[in-house]
Amino acid sequence: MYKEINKERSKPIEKINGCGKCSLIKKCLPSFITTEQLSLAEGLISQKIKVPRGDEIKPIDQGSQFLKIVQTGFLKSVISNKDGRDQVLDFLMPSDAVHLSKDLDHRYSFHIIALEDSVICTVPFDKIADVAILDHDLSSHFYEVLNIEINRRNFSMFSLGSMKSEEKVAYFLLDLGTRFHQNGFSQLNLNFKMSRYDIASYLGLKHETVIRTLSKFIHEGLIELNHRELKILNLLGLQQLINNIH
Amino acid sequence: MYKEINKERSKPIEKINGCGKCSLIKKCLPSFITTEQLSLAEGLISQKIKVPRGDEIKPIDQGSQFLKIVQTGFLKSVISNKDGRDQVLDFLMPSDAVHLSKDLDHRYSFHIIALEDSVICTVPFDKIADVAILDHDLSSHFYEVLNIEINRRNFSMFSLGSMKSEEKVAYFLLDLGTRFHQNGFSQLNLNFKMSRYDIASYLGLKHETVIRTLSKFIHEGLIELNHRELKILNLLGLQQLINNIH
DNA sequence: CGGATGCTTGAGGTCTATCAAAGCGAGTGG
DNA sequence: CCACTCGCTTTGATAGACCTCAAGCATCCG
Repeated sequence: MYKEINKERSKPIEKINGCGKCSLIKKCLPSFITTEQLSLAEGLISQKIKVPRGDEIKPIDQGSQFLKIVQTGFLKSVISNKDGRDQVLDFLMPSDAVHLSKDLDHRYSFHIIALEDSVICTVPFDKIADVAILDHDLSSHFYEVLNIEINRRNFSMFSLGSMKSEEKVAYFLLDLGTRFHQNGFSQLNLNFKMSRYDIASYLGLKHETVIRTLSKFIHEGLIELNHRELKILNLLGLQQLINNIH
Repeated sequence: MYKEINKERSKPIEKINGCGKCSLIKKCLPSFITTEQLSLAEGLISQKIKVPRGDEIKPIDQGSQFLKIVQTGFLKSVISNKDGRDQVLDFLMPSDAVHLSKDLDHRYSFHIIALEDSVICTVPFDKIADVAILDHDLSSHFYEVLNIEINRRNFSMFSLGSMKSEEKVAYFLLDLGTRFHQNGFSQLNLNFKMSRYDIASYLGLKHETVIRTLSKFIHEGLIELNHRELKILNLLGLQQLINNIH
């Protein structure tokens, strides 16, 4: 069972802003957006929720249906069942959609936990529909955000279901690097926010296996690692691990 | 690599219908729908695509963004990469959304293949937006359809990542039974449309392991099985396999 | 009817989990 | 500020689950 999270801490809510002022706009809204559309987006009232490290996002506003997007920070989404097993489903970075399940089986529960101080942007579906009245492109973009979520899961399932441990770890490093890169960070110098346990769960392995595989990569000169700072030394080598085996 | 699919066969397109006439309406549209909303749904122009057994759904209409829902039949969705590995992501039954990935990595490809003659209902997102102008409930329902897709994948990832082979197979049988039941079929008498290979891929196992596990279940009196007809004899027993271990 | 595909079972090997123990680091309280 | 704790990390030894390879049989389809 997941260790106790500090549920007590307050979750201050910032003042309400229009999306047009948000620095994420290039990722969160479509690239082809025009000035007119941008002014529509201004009308998209978004609420920003601060989530301190270790806190969980509560499904408070579940009923009224919000689309939630990570603005800053790093989080993990976890599904757990009553007998104490849990599985990390995803790691969330800025511009990722946050999917809070609504009607889960009562034997399972779903959590989103901040691995560092984070800010979540929430947009009510109602408002999206209002904008959709005036602009179809913008509307289908928000569908697209959900499609990206589905796609990410498809790849995760591919990895979980068909890869061996070495391939999984290599895939994880490369994927994380790509996503960091998309957020303006280095693709090769990765700063882990998550524990080895989290990585193992995400990949469907045990943490010892993850550690042993990383150690193997170090000995083979593929990576450098100390604490939670990882440096990819041989990008091609890692890619070949995934693609060239069998 | 997935065996050759008959890509040549024609995919006749039926005459255009409004959703209000569709027998799936109770599943596909929200349960709280009113007569007024129903008449809006009538205006939702849907195109029905016939997909013969063995055929693949082509991403022909990708660009213009369609929401696709299975009306009748049974299909599988598969992701495969260039070195010949593939992974069954999901099995699709009536009322399930069909997610055709748009921008996949060029090293991967994505297929939806009919395991029996099927009919797919396609609704352009544009039209959904039009209806959304008039009714917010209906609009958020279509978001909800995508959310259900995400949820299904969350559970699959839980199974792929944290279960042992026996649990996976039990989970698969129970889940399939539940979904059959939701479509008006028996929860206990399952008629497999997919091969043992498909099941194995879906669960991240080898087909021999699936067969051995099923054989074990037979010897333990949990199920009866011949060919692709499976009968669940001890529902509780299967449920306990998943929940009570450890 | 014959070939191809799918299903089943066995034997043996490999990979990953399990169990155990020690080192390290961040955070806490004295 | 230091000692202490607790959780995270790492490595080793062992066990067991699942895969791999192989062979025979059943079934489907042209």
